[in-house]
Amino acid sequence: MTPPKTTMTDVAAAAGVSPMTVSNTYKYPERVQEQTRARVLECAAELGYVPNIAAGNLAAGESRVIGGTIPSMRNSSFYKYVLGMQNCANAHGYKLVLMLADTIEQERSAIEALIGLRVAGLVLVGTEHAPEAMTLLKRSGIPVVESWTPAGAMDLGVGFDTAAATRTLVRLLLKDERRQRIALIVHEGTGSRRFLERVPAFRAELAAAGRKDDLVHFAQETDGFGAGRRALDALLQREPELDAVICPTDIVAAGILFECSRRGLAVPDQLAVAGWGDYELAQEVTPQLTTVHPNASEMGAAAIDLLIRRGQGTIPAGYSIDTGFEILERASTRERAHRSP
Amino acid sequence: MTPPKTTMTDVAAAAGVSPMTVSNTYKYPERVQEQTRARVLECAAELGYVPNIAAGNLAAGESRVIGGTIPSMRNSSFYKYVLGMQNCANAHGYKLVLMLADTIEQERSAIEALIGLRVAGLVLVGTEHAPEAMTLLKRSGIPVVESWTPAGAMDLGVGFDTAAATRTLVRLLLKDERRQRIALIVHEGTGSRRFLERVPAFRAELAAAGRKDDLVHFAQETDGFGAGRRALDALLQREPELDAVICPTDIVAAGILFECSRRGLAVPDQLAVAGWGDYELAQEVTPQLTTVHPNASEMGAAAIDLLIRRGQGTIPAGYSIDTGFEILERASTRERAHRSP
DNA sequence: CTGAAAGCGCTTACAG
DNA sequence: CTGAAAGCGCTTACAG
Repeated sequence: MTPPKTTMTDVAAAAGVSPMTVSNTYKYPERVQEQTRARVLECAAELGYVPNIAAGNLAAGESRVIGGTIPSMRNSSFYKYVLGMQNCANAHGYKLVLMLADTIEQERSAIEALIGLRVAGLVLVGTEHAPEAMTLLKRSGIPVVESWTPAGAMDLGVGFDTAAATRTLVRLLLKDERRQRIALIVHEGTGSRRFLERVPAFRAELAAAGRKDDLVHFAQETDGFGAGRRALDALLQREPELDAVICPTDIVAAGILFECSRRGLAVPDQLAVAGWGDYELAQEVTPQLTTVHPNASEMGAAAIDLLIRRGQGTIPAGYSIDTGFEILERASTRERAHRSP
Repeated sequence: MTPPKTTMTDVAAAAGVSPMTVSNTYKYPERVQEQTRARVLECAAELGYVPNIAAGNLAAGESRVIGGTIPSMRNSSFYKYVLGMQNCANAHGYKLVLMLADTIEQERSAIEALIGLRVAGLVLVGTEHAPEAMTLLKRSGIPVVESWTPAGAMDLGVGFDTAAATRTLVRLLLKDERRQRIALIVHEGTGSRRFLERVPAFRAELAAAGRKDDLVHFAQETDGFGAGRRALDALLQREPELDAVICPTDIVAAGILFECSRRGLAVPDQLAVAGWGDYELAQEVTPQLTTVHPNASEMGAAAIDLLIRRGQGTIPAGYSIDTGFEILERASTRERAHRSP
């Protein structure tokens, strides 16, 4: 049943050299004679030999595999981020293995598995983790970078200033004198810490402008169009005069857009809607969504870069990178073209 | 710089037992005395010990890690599938590690890395792979299941009958006498084999009904709203009388819906639009999309299940499972409620 | 119930 | 440029 896994010794025998030479052929090609190398490679190909990375890591005491956790694949929010990670990792000769972590507990389990695999480093999303996971992480000494979070990383960090993005969004809305009652929707509950950071920024900016800052809606749901629908409903009940809303994601914003069209609420005339994340969807809905572009690809690349340099000792713990953001102003929050007569 | 990784020997020393006993504590708890076990676990926790899975696999000659490749995270199409895989894997004491494979070459690289990691099995999407990857796969003897494909798997397979789904969709459209010019959109190019399977089924069903079957559009783009927009454009130029279209994904279908609303084309009155994949988006757009529900979660679970049972020798190579599909008929293809007067 | 011995597939120094 | 020796952290039989 168990198939004959070709080993380095098999290749060595076939090529008439010692295992060492086979090893060198892969790791230090320059150390072995052109001819010998060619013969080894040929035999390896013929036997379908794939070096046992795990065994190699064990012997060498190092690894070229980086582990990452993704909170969810429910939408495309992490698509470019993961691509950025993978491209950067590959460019440096590393492999990226991913584990899904839809809940804090799943993340703990993923972290444990990845540590068990002795990856070279770990990229996590956010700063909210199971306490046992934090302990393990610290004890293991494995470099870890936390992404999508502007501050508070345990080791390395990469992200953008979500508070600043929130403030910019509020100011953008305040430029339009029609926006008197502005709401903020965030998620609440485990795993939503990185959303909650937006709340104080939202309140501060409104307070600074002398506006009421009481319209914060804490959604129980993590994401989804339905969350938008229900949040809008709840907000309108609290405040029928609601005229602007900042959403936790573009999906939620799109859900609100869809619901507005069902209710006959005009966007942006009666209600301005801002999204978050610059999903592909954002420029496809009507009206197109104003949103926060997170430079996700750069963030992913920066995370891997940090990790690798940290592994080389080039970078101290506590280091973090701000990959910035951009506010994309589109029709869903557009000011009136011509002022009222 | 390199942190002190706690090893089994360290734990053994701390607990005053031999490494063997520590090993047994984890793998065969019943073999070690309650008291001893407790002490070992305590010391392990205190030292932040995480067993080196890689070393364990090497020694035991087996692995509890399953590898999977995902063609893309660009949209949510694989969300439930991956969840299904992960849940099933965890339920059986296995871990699932994922690698992104946006292209055939990336998939080859991922497969090589996963084989290098000596995973217990591999789950791939589709039957289209780099030839070198196929060779490696066969040589390695690692069980592999190919998913999202009804047939043609190299080892194990899981999927549903896409040809049958296509035919059902065509028949559904043909029930409505307004649908005279029906089009099919598919992707073309590397990695799109599983889309192309729909073409002959589409043609056959139309031919059987005595209809013209000339409206197949081969999109160069893999996915995305824009692909829908452009495909619609191209199709309308070829056939101004176009009155129904079957899309490769719900995203493409939504793109067409959005474009229709821009052009003032009424759906479903002037154009029926069918999607594929039952994404969350499908029931959020207006009108709601008729689509193919792929039982993705079941498919993912079945894939893992097959793999594990195959590893146990319970299942022969060549075995495959049909996880079925369901056609969800919604407003985007709805027949007229009351026939014309 | 507990442990000393050998080995998984590879790599690191170190000789030739 | 090539190779014999020791060891990475664990597990498998096998004794006690």
